[in-house]
Amino acid sequence: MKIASVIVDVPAKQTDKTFDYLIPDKWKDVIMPGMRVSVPFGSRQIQGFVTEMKSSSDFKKLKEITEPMDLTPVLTKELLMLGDWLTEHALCYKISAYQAMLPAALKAKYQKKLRITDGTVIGDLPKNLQPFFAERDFILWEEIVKKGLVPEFQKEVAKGTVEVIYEVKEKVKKKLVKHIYPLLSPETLAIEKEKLPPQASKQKEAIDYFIKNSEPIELRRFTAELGISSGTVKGLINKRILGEKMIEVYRNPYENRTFVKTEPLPLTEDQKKAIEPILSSIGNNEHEVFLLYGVTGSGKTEIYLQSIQKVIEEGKEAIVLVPEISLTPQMVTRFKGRFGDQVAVLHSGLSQGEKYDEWRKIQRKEVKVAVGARSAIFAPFENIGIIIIDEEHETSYKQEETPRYHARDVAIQRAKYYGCPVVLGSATPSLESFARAKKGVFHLLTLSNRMNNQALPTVEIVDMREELRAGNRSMFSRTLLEKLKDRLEKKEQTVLFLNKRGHSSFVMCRSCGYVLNCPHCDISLTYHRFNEQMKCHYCGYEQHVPVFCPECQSDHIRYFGTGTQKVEEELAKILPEARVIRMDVDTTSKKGAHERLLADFQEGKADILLGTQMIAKGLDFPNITLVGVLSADTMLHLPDFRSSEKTFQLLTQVSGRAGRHELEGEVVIQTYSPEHYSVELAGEQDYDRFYQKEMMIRKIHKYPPFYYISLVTVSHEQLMKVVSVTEKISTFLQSRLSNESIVLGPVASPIPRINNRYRYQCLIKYKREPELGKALKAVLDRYQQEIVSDGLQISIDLNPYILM
DNA sequence: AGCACGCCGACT
DNA sequence: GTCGGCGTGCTC
Repeated sequence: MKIASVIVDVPAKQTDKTFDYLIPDKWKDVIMPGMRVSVPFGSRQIQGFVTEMKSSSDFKKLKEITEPMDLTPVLTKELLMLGDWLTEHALCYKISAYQAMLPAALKAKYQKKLRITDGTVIGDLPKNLQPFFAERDFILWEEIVKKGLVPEFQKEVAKGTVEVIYEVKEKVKKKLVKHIYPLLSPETLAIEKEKLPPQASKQKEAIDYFIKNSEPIELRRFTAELGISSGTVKGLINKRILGEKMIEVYRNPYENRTFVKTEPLPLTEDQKKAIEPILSSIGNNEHEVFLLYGVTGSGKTEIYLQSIQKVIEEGKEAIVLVPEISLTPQMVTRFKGRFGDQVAVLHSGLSQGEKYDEWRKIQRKEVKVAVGARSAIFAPFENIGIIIIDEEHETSYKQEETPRYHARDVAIQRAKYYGCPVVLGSATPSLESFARAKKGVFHLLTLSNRMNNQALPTVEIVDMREELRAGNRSMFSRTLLEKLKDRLEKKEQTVLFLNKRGHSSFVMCRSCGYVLNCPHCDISLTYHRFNEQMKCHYCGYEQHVPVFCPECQSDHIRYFGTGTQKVEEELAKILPEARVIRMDVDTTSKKGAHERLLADFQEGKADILLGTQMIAKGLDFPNITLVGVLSADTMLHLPDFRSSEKTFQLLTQVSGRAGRHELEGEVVIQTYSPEHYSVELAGEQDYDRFYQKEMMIRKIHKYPPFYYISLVTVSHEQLMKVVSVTEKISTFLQSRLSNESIVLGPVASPIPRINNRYRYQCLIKYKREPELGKALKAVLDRYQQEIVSDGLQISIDLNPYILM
């Protein structure tokens, strides 16, 4: 076994295979599959992943591995296999799959340098180049590019006086912190202490500490806790009583937080019934996918916690996925509170180094639970006992860049390997999952009551067209305003939710709420400012922006969009006494701002929390008794077949923020489409009827979950090129696929031009198409040359969530 | 992705 | 005649 197969860090078609390398004797017992290695590749030095060990190779003249980059493999055997699976299911390169599974800190950083060759002295170089090596041995390649000296240095390289060096470097270093520790035994320390002069009281205190504790301690913590200076410590180090050394520490993003330990809560009858199958699946090492369908406030989290408890008791590990946006302290607190130091948290708010450290805690099995957003699904545990996906309907579980994977699919794949359950939790499951549960593919568990049997909040839907007719042009309906005033008086809190997505991309009549739809697709037309046209992004239908509403002839045609700032200003006008906290991308961009604002609101420092998507979920404050949705339908008319589903989910989630504790909750939903089933049924909080209705529509229009969809997007600088290539691809796919499948296109992308590149797409709807993967690969092969040399781009998304 | 190798135009 | 443009093809 002196040969290693390596996947090199070059994301390209031609290099998407293993390359064999000899393992030098000195690394013979060190190098293992799953490790990163530094290898020579062509004239460069690059990073690679060892996938396999073998004793012979078909390739004759093998190069040697330069050095390993890890002490232990960063990819387990299972993750290496998962990489293969990911490659197939997301049509990506192996290297991209591996990199997606690891923290960004492990991605290689390359440096190209120039060095004087051994035996050459500075005097041998041309005069103008000499200063570069006067004070150092190396000069960075970029530096000579900047100075335009490349040709001159190339001559030197040819002469052999200077050589090019390629270095593979680590991106993030492990954090080392100075620690001090006793050099002597406690007894000897006591003797040394007596020898000190009486006025050296601080030194004596320091020694006292080490008589009691012999473990190394961080210098900074030591001086702070004992209230002594580093000078005092230095003195003891000079006397050879204490020693100092650098010890690796984890960056701790929750350093200044304490978590109150919580105990398992008694479960309700509902909860007991729901958790029982999960626990038995854990106990029997059975892979099963559970869909935990529980209304907002029904206590899903406690079920997660107690399932994890069981997993830990069995000596196994748990992965919990939560949507990025709800990784609020609330969620972290609940997990840390129950499992303390056994939890690693991975989310985008952490620095690269912090993420790396949390990841390493998992890798070293120092924790038992990984809580995080999408990418935490790749947590390098090796004995997984459960995978939980909270708010499983959230679209953020689908990665929108290569590798375009869905965390739910990865979870199921991993759980199959470990023979463990997957729990998908939601108050508003995705149609895909609910349909699977109904078919019996997933095991449906239902929590139909809120804990302590609190009532769901009462919901009132306000027709904003009526408001307009009544002469109210403000963005607050009379009902909402009245209730807002009422809460202010009662000193209860309100959450105002503004749905900002879908900014002015659709056109609506303010008098009757009519929205222009495509006659062929039942999907709203998108407004194109540059030519004043309304366009359908699915079939290509186009028409001019109407001057009068086709329905009621009114000329109140408006483009839609209202910002949080505008709402805040208006609030200040009509309710000047109200204290408002605004939460949107602007106010939460700073690190920790999100948590700060929420904490302020919780502490009652404001009456109204005004925000976008980010406040829709996870909020669980007892004093919130009113939730207002300013415009329920902004998302409804996006050119997306899931827009009804998303609207329903969002409205239901937001409504669930009200009255979760003793006080009863009320919800006001303002809309221009009160009769739309997703608004109406969200108001009634009737998921089941929504499901029925939406499934019917999906069936008619041949969308998921009745059909699978895949999207091919072609882009190029020249419009003609894009159209003709997309045309050919469409025709080709049509010919390769069964008659049951539908190929739509070529059609311009919803965003028809990005960065001066035209974009066209082709949408494939199919039920069963085992050859689709092959056909799509054939497409990529066919256009390979043009992709490499002509700047053509073809992106393929199997099961896209954003059709743009 | 880089980079080397290789084959045609404008310079000393 | 050479220097250098970037088109092609390879990297264990």
